[in-house]
Amino acid sequence: MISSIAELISDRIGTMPAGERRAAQTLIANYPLIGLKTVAEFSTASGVSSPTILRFVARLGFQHYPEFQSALQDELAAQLQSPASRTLNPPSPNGGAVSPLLEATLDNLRETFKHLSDKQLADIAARLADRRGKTFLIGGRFTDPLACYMAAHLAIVQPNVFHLTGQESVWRDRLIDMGKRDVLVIFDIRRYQDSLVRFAETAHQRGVQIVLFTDQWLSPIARFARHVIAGRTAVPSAWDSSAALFVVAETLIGAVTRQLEADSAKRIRELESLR
Amino acid sequence: MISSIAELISDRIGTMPAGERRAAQTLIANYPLIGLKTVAEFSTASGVSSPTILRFVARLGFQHYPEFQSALQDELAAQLQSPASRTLNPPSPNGGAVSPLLEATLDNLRETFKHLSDKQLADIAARLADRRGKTFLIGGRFTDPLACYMAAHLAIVQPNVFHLTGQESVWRDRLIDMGKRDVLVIFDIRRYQDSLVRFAETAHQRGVQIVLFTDQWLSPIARFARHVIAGRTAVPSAWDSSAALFVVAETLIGAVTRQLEADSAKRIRELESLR
DNA sequence: CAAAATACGTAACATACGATACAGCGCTCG
DNA sequence: CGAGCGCTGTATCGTATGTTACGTATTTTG
Repeated sequence: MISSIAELISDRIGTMPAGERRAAQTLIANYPLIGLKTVAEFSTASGVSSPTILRFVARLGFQHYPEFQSALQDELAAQLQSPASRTLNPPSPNGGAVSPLLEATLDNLRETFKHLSDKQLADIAARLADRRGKTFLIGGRFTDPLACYMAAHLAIVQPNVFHLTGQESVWRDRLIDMGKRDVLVIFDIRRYQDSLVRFAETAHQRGVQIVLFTDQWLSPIARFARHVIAGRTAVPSAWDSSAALFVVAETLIGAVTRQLEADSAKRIRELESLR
Repeated sequence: MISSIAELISDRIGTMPAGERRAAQTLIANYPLIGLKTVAEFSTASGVSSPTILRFVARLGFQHYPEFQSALQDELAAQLQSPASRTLNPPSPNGGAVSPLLEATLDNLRETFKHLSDKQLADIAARLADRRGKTFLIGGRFTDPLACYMAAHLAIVQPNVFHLTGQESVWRDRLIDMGKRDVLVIFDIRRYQDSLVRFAETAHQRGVQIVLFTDQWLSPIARFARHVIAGRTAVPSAWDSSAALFVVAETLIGAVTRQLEADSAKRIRELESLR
């Protein structure tokens, strides 16, 4: 049963030629407002010609463009009349195969943040924003991209941010640059990597402050860490999910940026002018 | 301060003549959809003539009727973009500073998946699981870690997965290895990178199938993409959030793994023994 | 109560919008 | 490699839509 136009589109998008598919994609991306504008606006937004738009709506089964618009409006009207139906629809209305994973991820996010106090996040953010020391980031096999993501953002708002990458021997040698005022952010989830544990231990001995992102079973690095963020990772999939850790990372990035606002604004302007 | 047109109306409805007041009342009653229809429909619904409708919108301060409609659409767009404000949910029950970002992220996830059909995901997963061709992944400044994350997983369950990294000239030269049977996964959100667009264009010309992860405003690469995944990125932070795209990526990773289950299990055992 | 001013609708007009015919192009298949 | 098909954009056309002028009705004021 197809109830909404959005479903109708995603149902037939596979059978569409390239141009109409582009129209479909822009409509889905800006659903449904682009469809309420004129054919000309819709077409330029999609980067196709107006006849293609008309062929697109014809393929959806509408006789005229206005008829298509009316359908969209009716749908919108139904949505606006009962806002409750929108909020309370998590019981997977589409019942598809992806929903379980989405539901699990949403739960993971909520659970993760429930066990995470504002104060803890504020403390970590303050530590990361402290510009007297350097910040190093590193991750494991699957989590190093998270370290990379975080480093990319932090490096913009403050100096002395380093993502440790490449060969183990290379980043291990960087230990020599680390001291008491420095922060080491480590991402490590199962199966925990020995190399990272050893690295963390040595860093700890040198007085480096360690911020650990790990799963709920806690990497052995937690022994040495000053701050531990335990994210839920269980999802109905062959792999663990790092989504919760990802969102915590984004939260911290936001907090650090806000904290450095005054300085970072100036810094960002400087960076812009360097382009 | 008057922010919405509805407020503007209730502000001035007292100074309006009878006919225009009827127009105002029917608009409020069916807000805002009546205003998006034609003047004729609006007028018959209100029981007045079309010039009265036009005088009504003129009194609200709009030069033309289309201008009035655009304003309504913009308002609707703002509402639909941030479901948090629309739903009457208690503004962060625990009142923490992190909650807004978490709430926004949860909304983004839900919205993103709402516009994503199971079929579309299944199509993409099938394409990625097709082992007759190679799979290349690349991302922009902030999204390359996502490409990296996805590549790390996909490379385990199947051969011929390559994360394009390093210098632009290096990965651009890899175009020579790409053909019709290959898939190129690109992550690109604002501000879209020219280099990626050019890369996508040439790849497209060579017949490479492009799977694009982008934001709701669609990277120009959408022109060349076979499949487009539009994720919500808006959060109350200085940065855009890639969390929605991250979860979609995890979903696809899971789907591909399930699809290749039989083969990948053997492959994973082999990998284990190589350690 | 009368006269003027305001409000409203009918009807004619112009514009801009959707629809269509046609030609060029790329792609597929023999 | 060539012929055929299908997709796409340009240019044109008809029409629905917003707009305006004007006359009538209604209310307001002296």
